[in-house]
Amino acid sequence: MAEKVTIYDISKKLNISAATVSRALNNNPKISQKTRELVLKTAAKMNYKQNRLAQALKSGRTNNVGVIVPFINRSFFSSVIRGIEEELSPHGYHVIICQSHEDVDNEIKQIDTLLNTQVDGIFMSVAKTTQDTSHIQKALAENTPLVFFDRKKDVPGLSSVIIDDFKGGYLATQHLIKQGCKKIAHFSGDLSVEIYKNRHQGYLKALKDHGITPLSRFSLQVNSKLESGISAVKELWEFEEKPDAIFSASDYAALGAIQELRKIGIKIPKEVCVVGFSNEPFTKYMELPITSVDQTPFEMGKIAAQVFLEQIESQILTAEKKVVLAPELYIRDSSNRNL
Amino acid sequence: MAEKVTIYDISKKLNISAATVSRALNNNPKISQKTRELVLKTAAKMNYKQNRLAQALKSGRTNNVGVIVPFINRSFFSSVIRGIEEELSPHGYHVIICQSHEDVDNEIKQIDTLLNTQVDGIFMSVAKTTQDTSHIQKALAENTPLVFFDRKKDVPGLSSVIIDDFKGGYLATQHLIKQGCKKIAHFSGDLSVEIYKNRHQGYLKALKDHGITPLSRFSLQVNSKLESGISAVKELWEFEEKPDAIFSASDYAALGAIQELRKIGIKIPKEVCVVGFSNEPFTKYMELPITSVDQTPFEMGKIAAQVFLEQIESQILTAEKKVVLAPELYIRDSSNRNL
DNA sequence: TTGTAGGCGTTATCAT
DNA sequence: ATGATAACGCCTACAA
Repeated sequence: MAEKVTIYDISKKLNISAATVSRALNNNPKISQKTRELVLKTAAKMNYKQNRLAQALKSGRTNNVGVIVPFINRSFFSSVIRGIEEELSPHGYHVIICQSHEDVDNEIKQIDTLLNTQVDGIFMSVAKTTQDTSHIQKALAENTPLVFFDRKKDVPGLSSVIIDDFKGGYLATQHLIKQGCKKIAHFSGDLSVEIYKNRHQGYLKALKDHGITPLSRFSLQVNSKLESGISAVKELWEFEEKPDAIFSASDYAALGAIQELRKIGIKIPKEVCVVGFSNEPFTKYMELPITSVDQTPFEMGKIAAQVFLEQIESQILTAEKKVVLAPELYIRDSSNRNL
Repeated sequence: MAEKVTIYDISKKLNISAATVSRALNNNPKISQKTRELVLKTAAKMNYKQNRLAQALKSGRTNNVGVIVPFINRSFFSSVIRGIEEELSPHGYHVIICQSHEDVDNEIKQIDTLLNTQVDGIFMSVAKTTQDTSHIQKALAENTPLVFFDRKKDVPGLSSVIIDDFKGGYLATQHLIKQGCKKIAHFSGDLSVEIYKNRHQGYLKALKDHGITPLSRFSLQVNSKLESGISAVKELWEFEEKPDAIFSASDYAALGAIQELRKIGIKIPKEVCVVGFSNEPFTKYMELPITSVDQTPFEMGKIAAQVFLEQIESQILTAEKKVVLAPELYIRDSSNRNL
């Protein structure tokens, strides 16, 4: 059982003061080369390790950051977290993960405990239902930098890294138009959520730019579930005029749509093209791989981390920086008629 | 900018000593009911928050635990982490995540920095190449409980939560035999890794128990990649005598196998049955859903956390507990001939 | 029941 | 260049 060795142990052994030891350890210029080397050598020999807790108490900096996501085991979020971890770890930070379970109350608690444990920064993707931002402003009030990713709120002084969802919606729809589709349906998420609204707007704009008048009946609200895509297709196919393409804001709903379409004997992509959103891992593994819009989660995490580091280093914790990443369309068989 | 309020601020305001305040806050019995209530009320009014850092420095307990996994964005690992987080969070713990990138050197560093930041416990799934365990024993030496999950090492005094990989291999193979398969091939992982060795043993035992003599040519070592499954099938199909089933220790290799089999016109499951391992999300989404062995990662995380909590509460940090969970076979179309 | 004092390990300020 | 001392905020013997 290794007894903890402190700077006092070193100072005693060397008959110098603890302050000197501390200086040697911290590259303080006010110390002779000789003493420094001696201290460093004996510290190593005694297997001395700085006590990060004492350091943190003294300095107020813990070298920990917190990440709050709805659920950590969603492919998108875990990839963002990986990006954050890999960018921050070389700088000596540890990443604490928290889940909101898509619930504002949890979000509030998580922010509270994170601030209480004195994290040096917080990264978060807000819950879908979050409206009020007072809990988020607490971070600002305590001078803890907070960076949003993907799902943000507009809070003055806070930075965000998101993708251009409008562009994602535009790209997907434009691609479908290029495949010759003219009657393009859209499965949107909850339109009160910014990202879904933007995807929808992008869809509408692409139609408009190509002289296609959107049919309001063709915009259906679904949740991110396979079943939701199935029932949406059923609903659409009740009418005489059927779509020749579906752009779904969710890969799961897109998959459900594909299953249902095949079930009723419709050829994909010949009769109907389908495009999803998020580039979930499964989309590329299907026998009929699904075209999807990639949100570059890994990049997003890395960049969010960089924004944080810049703020820390520049000391300007309230430097509101808005990064918008370009989404990437992965064209696969479900919408590719040029095979 | 909220100034931090300490127990001294409260003590001054109330004209009592900081010690009394501390006692009131900590439910110390040696204090009058009246004082306690007064303190509690003013603390709340002044918006007092305990400084966890000071507390940690004093007590040596941080209420942080570390989790080391190869990669955090693998479905299996992120689900285990979710289990750990959800079990520990109600007990006031925060979860720090670290990645080893399947590299022992990183593992060593991660353990070092985790111990250095004084985590109260460590959870880990070792890298595939890890042989030497001296870095792991450090945790033991510093009295920090360490719990393995899924990929363990046998270190006296350390606990582990794993699934019964032998049984998983047995179940999968037995299922294939029940489907009428007699020439069952196995795609194994690196057999020097315990979990893969056990799955292989389970496969062999099931064959033996049903009077089938294993063909050594039918055991191929693959890595967990789609391409690996493709080439394994190519290799198998070069011979005159073809298998009528494949049990793959990896879902990805199973998927590759399926793709290749279909390509050469083989009907699944009629001519060849395929079973994978891990129950990756994509397996159930395929047009031909893939039978797979589920490792119950979420449960695994929760139980690992419980093992940790027991050790902490019982003060017996070296209570070597070995939990073995039962794997679950999810039978799907890729191996189900009774449709 | 309450107060005093010391210490957890470090760093920063002020002397020397 | 080095040493003494205080302080970060809390907890806990020990004393009163």
